[in-house]
Amino acid sequence: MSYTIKDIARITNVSTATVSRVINGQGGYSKATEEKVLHAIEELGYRPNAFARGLISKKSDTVGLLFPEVSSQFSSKILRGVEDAAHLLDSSVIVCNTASHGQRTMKYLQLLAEKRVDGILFVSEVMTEEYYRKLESMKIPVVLISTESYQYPLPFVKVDDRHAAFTATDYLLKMGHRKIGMISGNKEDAIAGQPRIDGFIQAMNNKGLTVQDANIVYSHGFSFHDGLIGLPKLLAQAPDITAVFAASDAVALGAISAAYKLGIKVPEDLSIIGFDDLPMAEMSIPPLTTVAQPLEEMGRVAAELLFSMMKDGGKTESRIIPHYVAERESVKKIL
Amino acid sequence: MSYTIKDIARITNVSTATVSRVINGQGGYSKATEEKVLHAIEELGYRPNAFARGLISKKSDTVGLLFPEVSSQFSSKILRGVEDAAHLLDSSVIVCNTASHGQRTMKYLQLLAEKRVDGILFVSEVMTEEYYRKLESMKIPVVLISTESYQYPLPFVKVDDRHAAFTATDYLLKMGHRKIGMISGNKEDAIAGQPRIDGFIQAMNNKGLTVQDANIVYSHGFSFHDGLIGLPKLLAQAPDITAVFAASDAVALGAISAAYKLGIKVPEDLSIIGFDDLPMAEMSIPPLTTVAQPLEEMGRVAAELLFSMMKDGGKTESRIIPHYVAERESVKKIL
DNA sequence: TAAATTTAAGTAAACGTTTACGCATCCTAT
DNA sequence: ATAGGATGCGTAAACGTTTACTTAAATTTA
Repeated sequence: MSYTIKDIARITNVSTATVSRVINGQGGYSKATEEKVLHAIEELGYRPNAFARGLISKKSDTVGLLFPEVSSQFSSKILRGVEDAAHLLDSSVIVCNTASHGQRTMKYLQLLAEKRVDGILFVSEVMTEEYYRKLESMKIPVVLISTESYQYPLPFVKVDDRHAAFTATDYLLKMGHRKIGMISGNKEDAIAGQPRIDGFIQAMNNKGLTVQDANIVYSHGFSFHDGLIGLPKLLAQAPDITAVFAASDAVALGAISAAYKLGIKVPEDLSIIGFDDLPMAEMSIPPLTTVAQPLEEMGRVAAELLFSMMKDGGKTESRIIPHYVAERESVKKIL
Repeated sequence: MSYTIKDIARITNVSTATVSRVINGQGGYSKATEEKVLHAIEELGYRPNAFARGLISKKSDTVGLLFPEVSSQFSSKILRGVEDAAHLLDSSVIVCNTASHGQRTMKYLQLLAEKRVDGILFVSEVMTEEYYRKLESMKIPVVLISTESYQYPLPFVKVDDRHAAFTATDYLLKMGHRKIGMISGNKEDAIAGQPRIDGFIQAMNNKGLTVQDANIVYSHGFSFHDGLIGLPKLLAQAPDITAVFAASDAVALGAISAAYKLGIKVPEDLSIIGFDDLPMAEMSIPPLTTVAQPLEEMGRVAAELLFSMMKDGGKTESRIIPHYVAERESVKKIL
């Protein structure tokens, strides 16, 4: 096996207590002893055992990060931010792919509980009572990312979806559009669904425009495919629209592809604005104008919140992260 | 704090040894005792402490996964596969974003060593002597993903880059193209650079065609931007080409965007084939034909290899994962 | 029925740290 | 010269499990 503190103690003729003190820089030893010990550690390549440390300190220097789907651009941006913040504080992150599956999620929570993670970050998932109870029993800080809970008092980090949808729609209005449609994603989604629809309607109303039912199509989710089939449907319902607000970038790209197939030019014939600002937004043709969620920053902020809760033990306030319009070329100004 | 095995023992009037045996299903207790213990565990919501377990078993049920860049579609697909395989074996994965930075990588290895991870997965990075020595001192299995080492005997999981490049080029040839250019990515990259160039040249030669210097442009990396500036450059050098092989999907999408700006239609005027088959490949206009690396599967296979090495202690053989052409619409058949 | 075996448990050491407590030794101030 | 406080360090318990060794009781075997 590898060396232990006892080996170092034996070799340097001091007690394990002293070695421990030197390792942790706690003072209470002479310069000479310090050097002797440090030298031996270097020599043997000794590394403290996190198990033994954790047993005493009750800390793992590890946090758990749960995603419904790890392999999406959305998730990976957040992961990047979390990882970055964690790394700065010498903490590690364990990622879990819940696949939005209750049983699987519970199993992960169980696992994270056994591993005594110091905190948990919960991304884009609805908080069920089962999860919450488990989380509570773990007695560790939790912060929600890109989701929030109305039932349970958990701090969250997200953009204001309704407001951001308002901003997106308002951008279209400012560019002169009046007949605007929306491909809304999943209406049942309490976070990214209804609020974005509300923001859309509010922006329209705000300009004295009413929104017909025909101007919104609801899809199954927020995917490329949803945009692909959503646009033709929208166009059938509301043929005279000049612009569409897509509830996600993936939906927007799907819509652009559909438009292309229909011989509709973006933005000449139809303007499209997305939501998210994923890396793929700038790779499309034309590059997608979209309302940006700073995902990486959200990850970072959430992690920082989590760490501060670990330290102060207490509660934190939630954070609404500012969104903004990433202006590119998929929206045309009209008269 | 939370409950311990001692609490369970006290409550059920048995020894901690018996509780431990019940928890691990090792037998040596009566049905009545088992029920009593299990019931108490359920009642209190007791969960074993992974620190204490690890101290004895010397296992953490955790693996480390190192990426140069976690937030790329490439990485996240691999992560998905790894996570999946790990989950099946009740193991967790700690992700580390090395940013291709030596010092940062070493710090991670240090951290993973202290946490006593059971194995390490190293993605897309060149293995330096420093890393290797550290890895060796940890005495745990390591497998490389999408990279390999000529210097050190580490098992790897990857596609055959040269062969895949051959396949991509050959596909273009089969579609009738003869004047073919390549945007090669970073030539210095020993894995994704020169081998893909070699495969390209080999396929051309195989058909009796020689490759002019002018038919290849070398870029800095494998990014969208590299494709964006690479295509005009290639076209300047070799104006008569009818097809291009891009060394990555990102490069291919960049090239498509550049073509669009130049008023060149894909695939009517110019065919483009990519490399990777990332999710974005099917979202482009036109959908990108590309030679696919099954990244998720690679992650899964690598993790399985790692786990089998943990169990058998021994060496494993490397795996060359089969690639294939994902045929979409960016390549036109010509006469 | 006595011996042998099996079953169901308990005792205590070990894993590798940290830390409360204790004890010399040395210095400083009176 | 001596009380008092630093300074430098050691001893041993504690953290929560697992497991090698025991042991007593129950069961089987001869």
